[in-house]
Parts: sequence; C-alpha cells; structure tokens
Amino acid sequence: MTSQHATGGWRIPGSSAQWREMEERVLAFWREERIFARSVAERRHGEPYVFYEGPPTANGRPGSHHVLSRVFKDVFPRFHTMRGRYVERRGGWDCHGLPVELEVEKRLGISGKPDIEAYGIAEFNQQCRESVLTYLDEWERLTERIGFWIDTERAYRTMDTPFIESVWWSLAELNARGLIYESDKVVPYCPRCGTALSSHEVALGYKDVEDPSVYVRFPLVDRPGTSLLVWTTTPWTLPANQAVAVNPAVTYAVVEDRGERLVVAEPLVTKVFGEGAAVVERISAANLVDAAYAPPFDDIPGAHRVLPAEFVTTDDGTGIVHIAPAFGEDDMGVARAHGLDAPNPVDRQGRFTAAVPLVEGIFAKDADRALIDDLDSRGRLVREEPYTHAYPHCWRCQTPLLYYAKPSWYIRTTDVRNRMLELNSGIGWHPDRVRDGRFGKWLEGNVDWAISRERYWGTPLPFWRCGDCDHVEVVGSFARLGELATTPIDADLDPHRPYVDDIAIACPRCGGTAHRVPEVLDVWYDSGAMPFAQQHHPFDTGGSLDGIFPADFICEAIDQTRGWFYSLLAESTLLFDQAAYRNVICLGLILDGQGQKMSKSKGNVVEPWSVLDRQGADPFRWYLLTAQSPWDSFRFSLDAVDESMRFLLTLWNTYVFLVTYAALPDGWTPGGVDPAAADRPLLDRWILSRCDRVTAGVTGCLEAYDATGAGRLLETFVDDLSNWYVRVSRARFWGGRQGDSVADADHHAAFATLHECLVRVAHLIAPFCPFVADELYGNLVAAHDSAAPPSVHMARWPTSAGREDDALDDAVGAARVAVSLGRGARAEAKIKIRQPLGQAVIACPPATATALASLQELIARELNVHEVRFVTDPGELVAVTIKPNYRTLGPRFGKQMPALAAAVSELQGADTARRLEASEPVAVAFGGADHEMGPDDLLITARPTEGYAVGQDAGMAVGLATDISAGLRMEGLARELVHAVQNARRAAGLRVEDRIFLHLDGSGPVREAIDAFGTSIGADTLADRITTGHGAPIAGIYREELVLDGEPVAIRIDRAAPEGS
RNA sequence: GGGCGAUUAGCUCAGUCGGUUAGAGCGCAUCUCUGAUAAGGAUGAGGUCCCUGGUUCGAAUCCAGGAUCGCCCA
Repeated sequence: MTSQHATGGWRIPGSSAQWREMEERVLAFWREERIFARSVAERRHGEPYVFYEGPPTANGRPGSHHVLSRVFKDVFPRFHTMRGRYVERRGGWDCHGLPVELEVEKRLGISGKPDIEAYGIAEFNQQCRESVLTYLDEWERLTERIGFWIDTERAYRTMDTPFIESVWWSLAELNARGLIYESDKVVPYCPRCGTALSSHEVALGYKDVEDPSVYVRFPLVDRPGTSLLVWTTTPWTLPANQAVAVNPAVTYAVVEDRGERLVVAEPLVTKVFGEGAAVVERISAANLVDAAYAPPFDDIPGAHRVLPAEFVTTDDGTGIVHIAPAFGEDDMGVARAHGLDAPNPVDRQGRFTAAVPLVEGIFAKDADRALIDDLDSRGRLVREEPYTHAYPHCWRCQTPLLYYAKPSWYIRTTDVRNRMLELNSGIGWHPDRVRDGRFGKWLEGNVDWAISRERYWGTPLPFWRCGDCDHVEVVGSFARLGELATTPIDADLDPHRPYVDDIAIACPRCGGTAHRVPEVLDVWYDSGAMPFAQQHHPFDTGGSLDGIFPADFICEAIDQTRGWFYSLLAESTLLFDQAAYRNVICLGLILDGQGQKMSKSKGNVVEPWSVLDRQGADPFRWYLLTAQSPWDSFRFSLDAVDESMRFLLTLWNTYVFLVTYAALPDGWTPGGVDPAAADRPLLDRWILSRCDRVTAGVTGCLEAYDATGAGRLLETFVDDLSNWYVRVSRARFWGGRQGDSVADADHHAAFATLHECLVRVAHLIAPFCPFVADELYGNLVAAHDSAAPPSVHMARWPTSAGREDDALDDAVGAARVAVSLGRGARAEAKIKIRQPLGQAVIACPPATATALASLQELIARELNVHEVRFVTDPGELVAVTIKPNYRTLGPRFGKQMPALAAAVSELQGADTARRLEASEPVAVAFGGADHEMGPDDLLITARPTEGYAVGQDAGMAVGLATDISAGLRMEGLARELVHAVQNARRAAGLRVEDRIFLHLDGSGPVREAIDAFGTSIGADTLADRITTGHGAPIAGIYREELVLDGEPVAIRIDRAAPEGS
C-alpha cells in the first residue's frame, strides 16, 4: 500500500485486497510511536476508568474464544480512553493450579501424588513454573496482532513472590477477623490416586453403572414392631450411619405389611408397596423427629436419631434418608447442624478399617455384598434390587470415586452472603438476567469456601500449626515470617513448596515449634485476589486502593460465574466491603459453524491465526463485536467473518473514493475554506444530520456496554453514506469546474461533507476496528494537520454538532422509497434506467409531497425522467382500501374487533382517505352505534390501478409514463454511447482524470445522437475533441466496434495532446 | 437428576408493549447500473417462527408440558 502518486498531501490507499498489509503497517506505526503507552499516559490526569484483566493461563495455546474475550476487553477501555478517562490496562497470567500439574505429569510420564513425591516436589514445581509460560510468546504475539491493548510488560503473575505475599496478607486479615477455620469436608476422592478431585475432573468421569440398592429396617426404639424404612444405593456407607433424615414438610405413613409396620413418606407408599397398601397411621415429620432407632450395624456408636432436613425428597426411595456424615456432603451438613460426629471407617486406600470387623481390609464398594448378606441374616433387609445410575469415576484410573470426609480449610463466606447479594444487586450485569439468575442463585446457595488443596503447585497456605499447643499462626508477610522463623530465611526465598515447608517458626503462643500445614491454596483465590495482589497491596500501595479499585469493567465467558466472578466478589466483600467490579459482560461460548463444541478430536477448531492470515484483525473483531448478542453462543467459521467483512469493504470503498478524487489536481484538501454546513445542499445536510445522530447513538450504546447495538448503527450509517450519499453525489466530486464559483463551492461542499463523515466514522469505529480507523484518520486528518494527535486512539471522542433534523431525515427517507418504487416500476415495464422517460407520477399524502418537493430534481435524476409530478388524490393512480389499526383500536373495542373490522371494510376507500388527510373525523357504524375514528385509528393501503407501470408501498405509489418518443430514444442512445466510451476508457487502461480525443462512427441514429448530445458526451467522457465519420483522423490507443440498441458503433480513443502542442 | 440459555428463510441473525402481509444481510436465479470493482440497484424463489396444549378479539411474542443443542451444577 504505497503511494503511487499524490497531490495535496494525500496517500493513495491500496485495494482492500491488501487489508492485512494495511494492518501490519498500522501495527508498526503503533509500535514505533508507542501509541498505546502515549494514549494512556496523556490521560494521566483524567478520571480513572479501572479495568481488570481476568488472567488466562499461558500453558495452552490461545484459541478463538480467547480472541473473543480479549476483543471485548479492548473495546470499552479504548472508548473510555478516547472519552478522556485514564485507563491503565495491566495484563496478568494465572500460573498455579491442577491443570498445570497434570500437564507436567503427562510430560514426565508420571501419574498421581506418589509419583510426584518420588520425583521430588522441588523439581516438579520447577517444571510447573516453566510449563506455565510455555506459550507466552504466542499469547503476546496474538495479543498484539488482534490489537488488544494491554500492558504485557508489567503483567502480574500469580506465582510471583509479591503477588503471593499480598495473598498471604489477605488470608491473615481474614483470620484476624475469625473468618478462617479448619473442618472436615466431604470431597470426591480417588482412593487409588490418593487425591481429591476437582469438580471439573469429576464431571469428566460420570459413567452409568449398576449398583445394589437396598431397603433396610431401622426399628424404632419406642415403637416395638415399627421400623423406619430406609433406602440407599451405597450399602457400604451403612456401618457409618449416625442418623436418618426426614423432610419436615412431608407427612409420613405407617404401612402394615406382612405382620410388621414400616414408615415411609406418604407420597411414596404406592411406589414402595404397590396398590392396596394398608396405611394404618399418618405421622407428621415433626412427630418423627428425635425418635431413636436401632442402627443397621452396631460397630460404630452414634446418635441414631431422626433429624429434619430440607434436602430430603420424595422423588424416589422412601423419603427417609440414611445419614453417614463422612460420606456425603448433605450428610455432613446435617451432622454439623446437629452437632453429630463424622466417624470414618474407611482408610485412605478406600478399605474398611478394624472399626468394622466384618469387612476389614475390603475395598468399600466391594464390601456391599457381605454387608447386605449380613443385614439379611439379621432380618434387617426388606428388599434388594439392582439400580442403574450415573456414578463418578476417576478420569485417570477409572476407580469409582468415594465421597469422603477429609479435613479442609474454610473461609466463612456465609457470614457475608447477604452482603454479597446486596452488592451484587448494584453490579451492571450484561446480560441483566445473570444478576438474579445464575449468579444470584449461586450466591443465595452460598456455602463456606473450601480453600485448601492437597497439591503442590499453588500458593502455599501461610498456616503454621504448633506441634505443642495446636495453635495455628497465619503469617501475613515475609517480614513476619522472618521474625518468627527458627532459622534465618533467605531474602530471595521462593515461597513455593517445598522450600516454604522447610521453614519452622516459634509458636507465638507457647514457644513451641510450628510447621506449615501441607496444603496449597485454591487457585480461584489467586484470581480473586488480583485487584490488590497485582499492586502488592498493602506493601506497595501505602494501604490505599484509591483509583485502582473497584473495576469499572470486567469481562469473561459465562462459565466464570462460579469462578472469577465469584472469587472477585467474595474476596472484595470480605476484605473491603465492596463489589470488585461495577460492570461485567458475560460472553457466550464459541461453537463451530454447525453449532457443535469445538474440540481437537472433532477437528473443528478454528485457529485464530487462520482468520488473521486470511481476513485480518479488524474483520475478526467486527464479527465478534457486532454479529450477535455476545452472551449467546457463537456459530463461528471463516465464512461468518467474511459476512461481517462486507461492512469494512463498503467503508474502504468510500474512503478510497474520497481520496481518489481529492488527490486529483483540481481535488480538495482539508483545512481550506469550505461552505458552512448550513449553506450546503440538502443532501449534505441530511448526511450530516445522520452523522450527528449516529454519533449520539453509538456513544449511548457504548456507555451501556452494548457493542452490538453500536455496530448496527454504524453499519446503517456507512450504508447510507456509501450507497446513497456518495452514489447520488458522485458527479459533484468530479473535477473540471475551475472558474465557476457556484459549482466550485458545491464541489468543495461535497468533499467537506464526505470527509467529515469519514473522519467521524474513523473515530466511532476506533474502539472496534482500531487498524482501519487509524488508517483513515492518518490519511484524512493527521497527514494534513500537524497539530492533530498522530493517532485516532489519542484523539477525543466526537460529540454531536446538533445538526439532527427530523424533517430532513423523513424527506430523504421518502425520496429513497420513491426511487426504489420507481425502479421497481421500470423493471416491471422492462425499460432500462439508461433510457430517459418523460415523467414520473408520485401519489402520496400532501405532507409527503411537500417534504419531497425539494428533492424533486434528485428523484428525477435517479429515475432518469424529465419531470416528477405529485398527485395527492389517491384515486388518480391507485385504489385505496382502509383497514383498522389493531394496535390503537384493540384495547378500545376488545371482543368487538372482528365486527369493527367488517364495518371498516365497508368504508369508501378514496373518500375516507381524503377525510383522514384533512384530519376530519370518520364515523364507523356497527353494533347499532356510530364510533368516531381518528387519523391514527385507520390505516390506508394503496393498490395500483390498471394501465400504469406502478410501484407502491404503504402511503406511496410511483407511476412512470412508459411511451418513448424519438427524442427520448436519441437521448437514450447518447447515454449508451457515454457508457460504451467509459467502458472503453477503462479497457484502455486510462486513469479517471486522463483527457482523450474521441472518434465515433455509426449508423444514422448514432450520428444524430452525437450531433444532438456531442457536448455532453464530450464532457462526461473527458473528450477534448470528438470527430465522426469514416476515415478516422486518429490511429487510437484503443478501438472497439459494438452494437448499441441495435445500432452499430465504432469507437476509437487516443490520449489528448497536451495543450498548445 | 436439578437450574439457566437457545431454537425464526439454504446460512448468519433482527424482531420494541401481544396488533392481523414476520424482516435484514449473505447465498441462489433473472435483470440492471457503474467516473467506487473483494462494489452498487431492482425483482423473484425460499418460512410448520422446534412441537403440543392453554390464555386472548388477536400469539414468533405470555403461560404449561415436551423435543433438540449448549452451559452450570449434581
């Protein structure tokens, strides 16, 4: 895209086929001129607009879904920067976590915790540290290429020592307020791997399996002969039974069955016992609560009482649930609420301990058989049947998982649950429904946050437990650690495992020796800590987060509701009693073109680089930002980007058009004296009205975080600009009018208007498509004005100049309808547009005719007719029918609408239409009364009458006189000649401004047309001389013979000799 | 199994407060225009608004149930 030749400081843009070269050139400009850094620094004194980068992990390659989030993270900070806000954008990397460990395990060819410990934690963590940034280069390359402006040089990393120290500080703060405690937690646990699994891993391993389900008698102590009937699909948990639970809202029934009495939930009686079961008594749940029963096994002591619990359902089973606190999350919750123990007779390998001699040493799930047989032999088993259900298995080794109680560290988030809900209600969610929907419901069900993980590569919990007095000291800084440590610690201590594990401290309470607990921190806590940890708060911030907290805006995919969106809110509520973000966009997922999930195994992944290499960054961005609501799933493909690219091509064509003509010798440059906007032709004032309107509209949309809405407005505007303003104004941009001051002013007005519109668009699309925006701005503004900012991204956001004009917009809208209808009429009559016609008749209401009066000439030119005439009596050209306006009359007449519609159809169309035009009331008689209709109550529909070429639409019809006189035919032929010569010029490779000598020859009608219209043919084709007849006086650089309208024509073209030669 | 979202032309998507002829762009066909060529205009073909039932004078729109896809959770 180099400048071929230029005048007036213009650089001639290349073809849009060279889009990617344009982007690369803009990138180089940004890089060399440090535009990003300057755009931020120049706003240093502006009001801060705070953005937080939700840190991705760099141990995988960036995909198209990352481009989606990064583009949305880019557009609003760019917008607010242009609006004068100070928008620091600091990158970040999420470094810790199980996915990193798994990746390293795979690479090392090891699996499971015993393997890792055999390999060595120090070396393992070193491998993690390196792995986590494997693709950092590619991430940074992609980030730059898509135009995502974020400071990667100062990016925070969750594994960095200052970040970890801030996290420690926050945990110490929470601990000081009594918000941290240790307790048993039931986790999905793989006994073979010896590790708990994350919910994500559990989700990978669900398989349908058949387990024995059993109905067991739990005899009531105070009611001999009556037993609670308990149903379970995990018989191996029965030895650990501590209680049973009933739903407090359910009535229970005592059923007499073969000489005994069994208690089940009343709604389940039929399901359990079949039709005709004998219910002998009903008992409310309240009367069951606290009843004592005999446990199924006597090995383990327990409360063995009935407890109320909301989670008990009557969907299946018996409505009485066996509670083994060690083996179920709900069970643990109930047990905790009632102060029960949680004995666990299963060891870490999943085998029964000596606490249950019957099955000692047997793997839990394999003990089912022996336990069931034992129950049966003691008369406790009522029934056994196979039961198929989805049960989780270890995704790594296929071992069935056990839900298993293990000690775990918690943050008491339930203390601030209501406060989180309050703060959540003030967050600007996009889409809105997430606030009270997915996220709000999640908060309502909030449970304490389990923050510990028995893993290696994570922020170590700063908890030191005293071996003597059991006191737990939470260390909030490295300085504090140094004070307490029994041996001096290195200044450059790596606070990761295993080094931190080796540090013992003196117990501040008893002076004993304390060692760190083995767990590391849930990585989600790292991410939620980024608002303060990226600043090394409070160590480097002086304790104040003013201007850097909370965020005005964050953005991630919808799957982060329980991830980052939660961790940010929970931590900011706990620590600062504020929401960490004011606005948030939840993005949808990227699917393939068929709506299927993208996955490597399906081979349907669209790599971002393939889009960037084929179409470029701006088309990619425009697609993601405007194709649809961002929170819906994207059906993404290269073709989808092509569709969005059309907008950019239209914009590019318009831009090239302006520069092409402005750069000609009698073109135009900005900064001169142009006619005042108010003095320009009507069409100029119209597009400037549209321009101001779109400016206000786009601004409003972006303020409301609605990129899609802003995109639609811009697409409509650029379409108006290109396909209406430029198309109908083309001739005004052509040169050759020096000396005519009126024509010259018009010429300049056209350039000034189009230039202003394009400059405005360059500003308005700058946040969306920063490359083409800067290309336009550079050539249209910066190249001509050394005082202007060098980049549009350093410029101020535009505001409306107040030229919005409703009447003008309506008039041009009506003119466009009229032209469209007229063209339709021509097509129907099969008369091509180059053939002039005598007159067009526009039938429309008087108000429309008045509005269109000033656009008559334009309509005539567009329809190629000599005259435009208006008729305001609908009867003349069209038949009129009247229909009721359901929208206004529906609420008024309700059930009478069908009768009213019938009455309205009886009205005389033309007559009624006239009266409505004159704002006279119209009475409709039905149901024995007259009802008065106002102008809004009746709709006029026009249909063409016979005998005209007519196009019609609501409120307007356009007819064309179709007879073609000899004069009109000659004029048409002249137009054909001009067209043929223009094609010949192009074929001859002439530039648009080259002047020619033209020789024409042809039949009699052709010569007559040349005689009559030679001057205008010459003017239109830039011919300095036209000759006719045989024996051509010029050899010509181009010759062509063809037939126009049935008449043979010969064309010869030569370059015009320079003046005076 | 529970919760949430989506389903409208061959494709990608709009569709306001429920209003009677459901739109746009792309693609396709025919025609056309061009001093903007990865352009522009006109016309046409193309619809079970996922299905069933309900509410209503009137349902793509509101309600209930179901189907399919996706997400979150179990």
